[in-house]
Amino acid sequence: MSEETRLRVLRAAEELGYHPHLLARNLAHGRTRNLGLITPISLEHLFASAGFFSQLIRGMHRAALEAGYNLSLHIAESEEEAVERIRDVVRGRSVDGLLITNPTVASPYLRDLKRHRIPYVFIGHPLEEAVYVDNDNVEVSRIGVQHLIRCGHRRIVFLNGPARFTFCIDRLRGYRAALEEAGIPYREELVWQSELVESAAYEVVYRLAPRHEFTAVFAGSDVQAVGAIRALRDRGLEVPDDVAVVCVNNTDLARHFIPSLTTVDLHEYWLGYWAVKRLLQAVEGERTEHPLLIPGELVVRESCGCREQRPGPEGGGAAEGTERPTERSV
Amino acid sequence: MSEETRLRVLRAAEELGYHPHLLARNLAHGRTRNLGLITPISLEHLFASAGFFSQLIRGMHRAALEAGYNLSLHIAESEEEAVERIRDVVRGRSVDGLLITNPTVASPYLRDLKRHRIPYVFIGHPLEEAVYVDNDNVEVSRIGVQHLIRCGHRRIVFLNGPARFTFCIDRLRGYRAALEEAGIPYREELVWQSELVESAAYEVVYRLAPRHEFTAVFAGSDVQAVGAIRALRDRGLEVPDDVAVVCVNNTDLARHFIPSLTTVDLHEYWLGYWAVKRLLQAVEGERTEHPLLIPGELVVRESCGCREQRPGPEGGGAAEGTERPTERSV
DNA sequence: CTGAAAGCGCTAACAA
DNA sequence: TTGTTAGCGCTTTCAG
Repeated sequence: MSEETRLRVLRAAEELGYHPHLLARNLAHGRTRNLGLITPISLEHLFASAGFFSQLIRGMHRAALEAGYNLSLHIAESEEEAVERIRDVVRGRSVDGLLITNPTVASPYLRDLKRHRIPYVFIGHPLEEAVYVDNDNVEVSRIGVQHLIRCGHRRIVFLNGPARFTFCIDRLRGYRAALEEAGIPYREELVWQSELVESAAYEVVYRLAPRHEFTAVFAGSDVQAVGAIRALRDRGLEVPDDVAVVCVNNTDLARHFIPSLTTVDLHEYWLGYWAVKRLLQAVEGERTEHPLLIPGELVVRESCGCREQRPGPEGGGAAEGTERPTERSV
Repeated sequence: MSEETRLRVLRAAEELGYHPHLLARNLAHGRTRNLGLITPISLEHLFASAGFFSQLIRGMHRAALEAGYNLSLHIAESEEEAVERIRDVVRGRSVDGLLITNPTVASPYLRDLKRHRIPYVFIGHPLEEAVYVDNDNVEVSRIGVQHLIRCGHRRIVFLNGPARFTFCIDRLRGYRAALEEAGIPYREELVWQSELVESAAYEVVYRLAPRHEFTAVFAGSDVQAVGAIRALRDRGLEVPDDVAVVCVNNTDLARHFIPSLTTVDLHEYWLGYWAVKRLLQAVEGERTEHPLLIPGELVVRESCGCREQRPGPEGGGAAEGTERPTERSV
């Protein structure tokens, strides 16, 4: 066919206002060009931070768009509901692949998933073998703890989340690794644990703080850090003067809290982006290799005490660590 | 057809593992059972708060699910991109209706929308006439300012957002209404304006605070409140002792900041829920009347100074105003 | 290279 | 009631 006729046809189509009907095309092709996102946990608790979700979804959407796919939302408030959502969606064949966040030890949907041989990828890693993309959580806490060690701390409390989350298990490994590298003995009594809400963190720290000697706290999330800081204060310990604090999750709260929090940014955008890329690999045999583990990045602010404090917005030197480098290539 | 045969058929279908193919069904029906969400602004700035989005989307998803619809995401980082997203989606006929957030004065997609006569509803209200669901923003600021007045304040600064957002225009009306009701004269010099980020709020307040007399600030968002509080502090004014602060947006930041912030909760969940309900009205002629304006709700914490402070998590009396009443009926 | 026809899996309209 | 058939709007295959 000549180039000229091609263009003439295209122009005619344009004039007549013709546009292909995607549903019909997809039916003929036997695919939907839809990717489903399943969240088997209430969104507020999704990775312990509301902001996490919007970034994650943004990255996912970008990758999907690049490949001409749509992202459809299937929010469940529990794993049981997730089982239903997944069942509906695979039965109706309304998606070509599934993205599933927050896998747990239980992951009751895994059976259905394997039986129906629909492509899927987890965000976070389950215990059972499965395709996943995750933060490099070992690295994440290693980075945070290393920073505290460089600031001169040797007695560092780790305020971790519950061990039922696989990422908390990984984080503990990173904590130990950092200590070991610095030749600091690991002390079990300095590893504390709380649920991922402020009040729980407050209580644990308020109770345990007087019983131990320590000069720094590494907290598993921003809200836990805030709970810890409040508890320390109520025990007469100021942050960062008496105790240094570093945490995970670079959120609005971390940025704006007083003192502003030194955090490890999780780069949720890229977590979502690569999760979709990887799913697409399975869906249409894309051949490129994609990262599985997204590195974290330290953002130094006031709570670790290694930066001089100046007055101004964000309590000091707004320039650095203010902009989220969420879209930098990893 | 007898009930018995009906059941036998159903059982047979079950045994053979038959499930209807949604794509085919929808093609035959000439509809998609898909609702598209368009966000013509970067998600971080969506209504000036990251948490806003997850709640909004959760409400939307719930309403869609109840009606057997899917929610598909179309994130744009600008209005120009939104135009593209919308064009693609209506041309491919891949959604039955559209939800569009953050309409502005420009709203360049309105033309296409009207031409293609696809059902749509805005979240927030544009200037041009259009179907929308919105927060009752006049009420929202009236509630906040009223609270300050009840606390005994009469010289109340309003730190508003930019007037290019329609909600900021509404908020100003509520501010004036509250003053008027209390017989307090309106003073233009007490209405300040900043972009919806902390640094901008800081600068405005730092600059204007020494030039005026006031005992309270009503801020248009949580981050603006934080910027204001920091600026006041750098001017030697403590919150809530010297200046009381109330703001809009009941976020993690508002909850956990020190002092914790008295806010007006926007009930984003219901905003999303009713937006979808209303869209479905247009899509399939549902007949019930749905609310158009979602009321806000005051959550009293420390920053307004009318509550005694106690030590503990969240800086005092965690019980009240801690749980988000997001799913209460409106 | 072009045109006709079959089929994707369902719905709806029409005979039987 | 039941069975048959013609679409829905596209892709793909197979003759012409």
